[in-house]
Amino acid sequence: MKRVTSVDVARLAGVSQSTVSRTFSPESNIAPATRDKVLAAAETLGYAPNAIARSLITNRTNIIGLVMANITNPFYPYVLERFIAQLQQSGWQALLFSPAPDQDVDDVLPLALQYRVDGLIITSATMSSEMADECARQGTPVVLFNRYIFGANVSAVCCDNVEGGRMIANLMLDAGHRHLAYIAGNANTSTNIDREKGFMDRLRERGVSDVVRAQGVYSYESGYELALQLLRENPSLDALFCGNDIMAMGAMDAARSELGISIPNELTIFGFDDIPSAAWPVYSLTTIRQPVERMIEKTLQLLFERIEEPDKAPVLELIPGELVRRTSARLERVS
Amino acid sequence: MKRVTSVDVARLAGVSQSTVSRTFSPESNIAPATRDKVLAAAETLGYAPNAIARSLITNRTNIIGLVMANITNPFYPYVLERFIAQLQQSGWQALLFSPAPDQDVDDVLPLALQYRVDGLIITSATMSSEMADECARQGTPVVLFNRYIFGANVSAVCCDNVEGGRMIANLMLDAGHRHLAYIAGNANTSTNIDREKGFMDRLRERGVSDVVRAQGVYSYESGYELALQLLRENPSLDALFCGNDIMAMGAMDAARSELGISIPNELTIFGFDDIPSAAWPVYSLTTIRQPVERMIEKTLQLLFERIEEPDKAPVLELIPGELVRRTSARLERVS
DNA sequence: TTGAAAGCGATACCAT
DNA sequence: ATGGTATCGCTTTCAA
Repeated sequence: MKRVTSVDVARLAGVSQSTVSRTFSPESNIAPATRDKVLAAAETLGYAPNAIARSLITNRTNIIGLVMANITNPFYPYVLERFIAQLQQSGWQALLFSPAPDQDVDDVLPLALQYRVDGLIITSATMSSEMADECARQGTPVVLFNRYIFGANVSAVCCDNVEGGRMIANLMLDAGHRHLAYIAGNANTSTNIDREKGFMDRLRERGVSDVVRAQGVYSYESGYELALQLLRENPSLDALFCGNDIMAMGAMDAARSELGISIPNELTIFGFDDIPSAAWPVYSLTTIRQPVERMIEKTLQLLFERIEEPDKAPVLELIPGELVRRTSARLERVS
Repeated sequence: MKRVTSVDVARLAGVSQSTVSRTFSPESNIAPATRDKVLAAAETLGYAPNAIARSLITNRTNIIGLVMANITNPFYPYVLERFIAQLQQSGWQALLFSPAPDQDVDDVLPLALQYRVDGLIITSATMSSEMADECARQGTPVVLFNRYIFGANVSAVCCDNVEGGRMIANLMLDAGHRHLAYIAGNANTSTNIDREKGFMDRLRERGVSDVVRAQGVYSYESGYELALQLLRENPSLDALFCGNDIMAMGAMDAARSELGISIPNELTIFGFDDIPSAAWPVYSLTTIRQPVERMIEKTLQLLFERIEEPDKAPVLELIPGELVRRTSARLERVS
């Protein structure tokens, strides 16, 4: 029941405690014979180095703090899984934080800092620039995933949501759609702001300014309700862009099963994200895929670089989304 | 850039380092005046106690290791979110592990133990009983969530999957269904084994033994494919139980959109779990709800009890599922 | 290559 | 109520 320490192993192996430590540090010089002796002793005692004690002296915990606010948004479980997998594979641990609905990222970060995480990844949420400065002061690099702050001390990796919105505007107009609508996700999120901005700006550039709009949140239910309402009030709508896939799925279900609208013949629907269920045959949703793998890879690269070199300047990395053509949108003009 | 320690605060406040420590320990006796003085100094320096150093001496990290293998199974994001929220609220941190597809839980546990987590929660995965013994030896309590091991040194909290399967068998027979099928989830999981056993045993008890069966995995695609195959080969099937909701949703889509089968008129479908999408109007899936909140509460209770009292005997807690009546299943006899 | 000893940043015990 | 000191389990000089 008493936990075995390097001193116990040293005693059994007949070496000094320093030598035990060296055995478990890949870098150190140690005679293979002594090493084996120590490993054998460690094995019989069931010894493994105490990572906490190690952290105290090395000033490195090998822990990355991961802050994720929207775990139940279907886009994020995969993101989370990939982050964890990549971190584990590179020998890092993940301390997971999820701010409660009434909490800010700023509320949970002090905890992460108390545990002396070596770096922080914050997904789909922002922090105050005061907090960013505090992290910088403590030498804890931060990378935002799918959010950014201008002029603050943090790097960020984002899908190019503006360009995604523009693509959809172009596709709709090119296909000859004329009565367009947008159902917005959570109003204060940069993903929604950027997608909407790209979409609306591009439409305006091409001379279209009367777009029906509804304000929702990123959920199936919200997409369902708002689509129902919008389509009832505007029977002539022929193309609908939803802030993300799960909203688009709700909108499709509302249109088809409540209103008997045929998709894409009578109504074109676009989503955003490319979550797994977007590919289900019943939805077959045309959408902009967020290149999750590349975004994660880039996030970790930026973070690791800044762990090695804390003064490296922050960077904003925009990664283009990719159109996934399925069948929920008519992309050709009807002749 | 140099990190501020209690010594710095002590110097600024004009007190001893011990006093600084006491200021941040709720239990200790300290004069309100000195406390305020220290807090002020800490504030100006931006000091917060180093949790790593504290852990080293208290022998408590306040970290719970959470092992979750199937984050992308739609049942789990909510479970994860609730666990994190509850842990945070009680002042704990969560170190998250997700074994890679080619990894066992046993492979990631040593890491968790090196970080001296105060307890371990393992969801939907088992561990060897050797590993269980190792945790016990180190005094690290373990609670399994939705799995159990007989005779090992671990507590477990499970939905009563056997009884859930029995309920569905009864409901099917009571409604007069005669041509029954089961589509199994991952073969080696205790959830599938128990659900299937309960279902099949009860059918046999009531004299039904010719049940069509297909072996799948817990995914939408698997449910879709297998339902398609089963229904093509057995056009007379009138009731189908799927190992979980996401499979049932795949099965519904296959039946309706590929085969034009009307649900529940021509085919009754049951799922298991009650994930959020089971309530979507287009599915309206009749299912057995896993009482997630109660299961999580119980899991944490057992864990915390054993952190306080490591020698407390392991316990297996079975929590009954609850029938959620929606419209994918005909539950009354046709007259 | 190995051992002795200092130190990481706290807590906790023992005096005062 | 406060301060001094040992201690937690390691890593890392420094000598030998």
